[in-house]
Amino acid sequence: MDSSAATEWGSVGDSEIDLLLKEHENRKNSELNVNTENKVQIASSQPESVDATQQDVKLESASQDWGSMDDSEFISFVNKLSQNYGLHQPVITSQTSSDQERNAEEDENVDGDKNEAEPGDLIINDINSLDPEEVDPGSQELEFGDYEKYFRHKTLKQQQQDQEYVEFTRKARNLDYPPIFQNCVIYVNGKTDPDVRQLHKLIILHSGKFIHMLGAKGNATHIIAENLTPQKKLEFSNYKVVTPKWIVDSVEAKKLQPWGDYMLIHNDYGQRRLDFKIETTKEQDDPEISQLSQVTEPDDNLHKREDIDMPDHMNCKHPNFLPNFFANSRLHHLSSWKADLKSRFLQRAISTLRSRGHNSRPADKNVILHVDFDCFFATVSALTCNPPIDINEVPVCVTHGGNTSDIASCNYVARQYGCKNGMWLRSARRLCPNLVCLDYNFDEYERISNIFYEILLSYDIDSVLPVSVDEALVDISSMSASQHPLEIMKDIKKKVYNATKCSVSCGSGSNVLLARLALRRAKPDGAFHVEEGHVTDFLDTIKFSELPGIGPQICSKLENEMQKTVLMVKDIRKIPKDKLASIFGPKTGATIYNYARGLDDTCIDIIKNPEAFQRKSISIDVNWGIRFDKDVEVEKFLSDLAKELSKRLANAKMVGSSVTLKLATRHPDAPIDPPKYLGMGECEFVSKTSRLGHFTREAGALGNELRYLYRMLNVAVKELRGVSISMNRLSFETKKNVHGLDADQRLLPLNPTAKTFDPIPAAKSLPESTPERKANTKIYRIPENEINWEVFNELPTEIQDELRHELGRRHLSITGSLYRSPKKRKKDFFNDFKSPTKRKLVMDKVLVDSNYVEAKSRLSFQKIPITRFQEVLDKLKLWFDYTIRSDGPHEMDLDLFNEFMFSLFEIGEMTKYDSIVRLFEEKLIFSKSHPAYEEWKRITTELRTMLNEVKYDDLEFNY
DNA sequence: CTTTCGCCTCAG
DNA sequence: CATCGCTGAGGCGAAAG
Repeated sequence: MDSSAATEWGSVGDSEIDLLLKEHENRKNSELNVNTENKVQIASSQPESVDATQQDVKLESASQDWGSMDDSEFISFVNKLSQNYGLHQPVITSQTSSDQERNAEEDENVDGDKNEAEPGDLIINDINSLDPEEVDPGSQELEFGDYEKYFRHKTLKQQQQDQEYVEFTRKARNLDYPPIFQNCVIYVNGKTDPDVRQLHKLIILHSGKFIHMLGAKGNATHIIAENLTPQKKLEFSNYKVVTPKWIVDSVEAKKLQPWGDYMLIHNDYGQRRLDFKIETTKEQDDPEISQLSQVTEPDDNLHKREDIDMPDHMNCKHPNFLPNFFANSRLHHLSSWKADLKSRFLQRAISTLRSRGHNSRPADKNVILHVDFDCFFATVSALTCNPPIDINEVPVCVTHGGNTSDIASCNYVARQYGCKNGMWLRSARRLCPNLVCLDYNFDEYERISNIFYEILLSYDIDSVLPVSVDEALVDISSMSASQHPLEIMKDIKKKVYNATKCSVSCGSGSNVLLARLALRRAKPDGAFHVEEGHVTDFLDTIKFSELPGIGPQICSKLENEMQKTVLMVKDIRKIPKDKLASIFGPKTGATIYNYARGLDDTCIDIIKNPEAFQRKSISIDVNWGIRFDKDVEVEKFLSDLAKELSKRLANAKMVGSSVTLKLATRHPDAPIDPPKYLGMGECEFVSKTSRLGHFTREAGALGNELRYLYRMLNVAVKELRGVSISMNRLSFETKKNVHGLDADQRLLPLNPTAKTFDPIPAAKSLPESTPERKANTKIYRIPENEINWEVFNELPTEIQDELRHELGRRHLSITGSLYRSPKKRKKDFFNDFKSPTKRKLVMDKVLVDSNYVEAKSRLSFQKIPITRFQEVLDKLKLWFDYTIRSDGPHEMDLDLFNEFMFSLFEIGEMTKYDSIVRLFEEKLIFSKSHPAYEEWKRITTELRTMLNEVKYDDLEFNY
């Protein structure tokens, strides 16, 4: 799309007629909200229905709070604010033409996401018979939001304009256009060539139906796109997604071309290893469409075409990236196996505790056993080869296979050449040219592991603590009263080998430390017991770095401190306790001090302290394949992560009340492309945590919060190399803690005619939120804007912070910034933000200067500030319970409640809004027989509808 | 003073 | 071709309250 054509609705047809069409098109432009001039102050490019005077009045009254402004008001307000700070340029201006395409595309995406209407609303079959003013359906029923009405109206108007245009053009050109696209309902997504306006024109002139918004699935018959984000690819996987060429060729041939020749999404990707199929473009059941497809479907053609715009390699933009990544990541498998094992053994411990009471055993003489497979992955993979490989002869390793691919595990033959686990394949091949690479076989590892644990449990042991899929700590104190630990270990080794043909090594001692160290001595394929009297002798042979919990960092720190290159445990023993504590802190210091003496009081008995073995966090880390270009892509990715996190929480039957986002960005000195393929390289890390105020695991709410945190962290998109999210402050799901639902809620005697709700104190400064007002906010959202970062950066940081939040909330573009280097930005931003004194000062200034107060802190409900949200929920619960049993809520109460809900909406407290809606939804399920059921259902449905229309993300129930 | 938050470290 | 650098626990120091 070149910039001169950008201002024209279309330039496909004869040039002399274009002049004739110009007036008509200009009108279209303003209605389609297309900015025809660059460098125009946003505030002055208002769509017709908000006139200038009206807006000025609004601006004055709204200056106390921007939550209720529509976007143009907001932008004007911000610019005015910048003047107050002595800045003479606007903060937000219209964009330059070069940015227009990009923003237009982003806006398109946002539109498609957020503005989906109900199925059936968008497509009106007989355009001529419709008069939008009369047809506006159901408006009297919609007290809330009125989004339906708005969308219907908008769609009707657009269809009508299309019709007008077609008639006008046909008349003007005296031409007939073949009805090529009859029965086609077409949606154009993103940037295309020819651009959306030209395609629009071609489609409607040839009897097609063009839709501006993608409704529920099934509405559109075709989607035109050249580039799709991964998320869009998934969303559109049930549509016929074709390139614009399909339109152009069809028009040229005056005949509908087979869509299969132009399809954009192919399904021959991502199935290399596992069955992660991308859904193929499916046939739809609509009779109209199947009729159409009979003509247009040469199925044999589908697989011949090449991918047009799929990323030619797997990275985070690929629709199947996450499942694929997790399916192939060894570290992911290790972590999830460990979590599963831990919870399984915790459950087991709790139930055995119940069934047989606490078992007493000799506490004086402990024997701990540490069992571990020898090069587990390598051994198992070698055994499952066809024919099996003799790992005692052939050097093997398990790896994905590539120069910079990690070696997950290598056998002892390979280790003799110097190969090590974690080494890159390239280095290992240099050491051992004959190295044989084996594939991962995660299923088999799991199977062997199960056998292993079954064997361990078949012994009369005191407790088992899983360390890993192939490794466990076992308390054999009772058994070793009658049997020497070495005999027990030999027996275990034999049993495991017979069952799996894999060798395990065993180490034992009087505590976990000694057992671990003994195991190291036993490897490979051996058993070693540290006798009571030989602890010090044994320890003297151990290096400091070999102690468990002592990694490279701690080791080198102490080496520097002691001016020695290799530290032995006996060297450590000479260091006084407080010196260690001063170097490493009290805890770590004490641990090291004790370890040097062979002391370790780590308890592996789950029963003794089940709390300690409960999960305290659930997280997802992706630090491979992260390469983004746009914030939108990151936000999509965060949504996907939120869904995955939600799934994992559900799996663990847990909910959480605190989310953390951690981002890794390329270190300024590190190369753009790190040595490892799609790796993260050297990175800087930032993280931010958000308290949710209530327990949840709802994917949409988590997604919102994560996107907010993402904006707060304010990193440069292209520098992102890793994304981690984590849910903390976990609790098991119960009816009570999830949404404040309590089935045994007693009915309290309230007077239904009394005002249930006090006026919200903030109500005066929060201008009224009428449905029209909300609709306006939606309609006149102005996509083309750009932040002038020079000016922006001059604003007080507190204002900057709020602005970022607000811009994000409004889905206004904050990309394309003239960003400063991550390091500098981070420093400025956080230093200012973190300092309490400075923050206070800024806030005072703001209060004086602009009368801006943080809406969040002001909002209360029945005099309960929303910060005490649980109490608000309790209050609402009472209100619901009482009124549903009588005549329903009092009108005045409902007004006040609606106002409160709008306020939540306006300050972006979507999580809380959602919690309230769901509280009602869940209560409704048990209230079918109550008199006011229907009324409450209607109220709840409207609340939910409004939420869905704004659709920050899918807020579907995820349980 | 205690609690919370961000960040680091380790293991497999 | 590449490649799948996860994840939970615990500790420390600074800041928040």
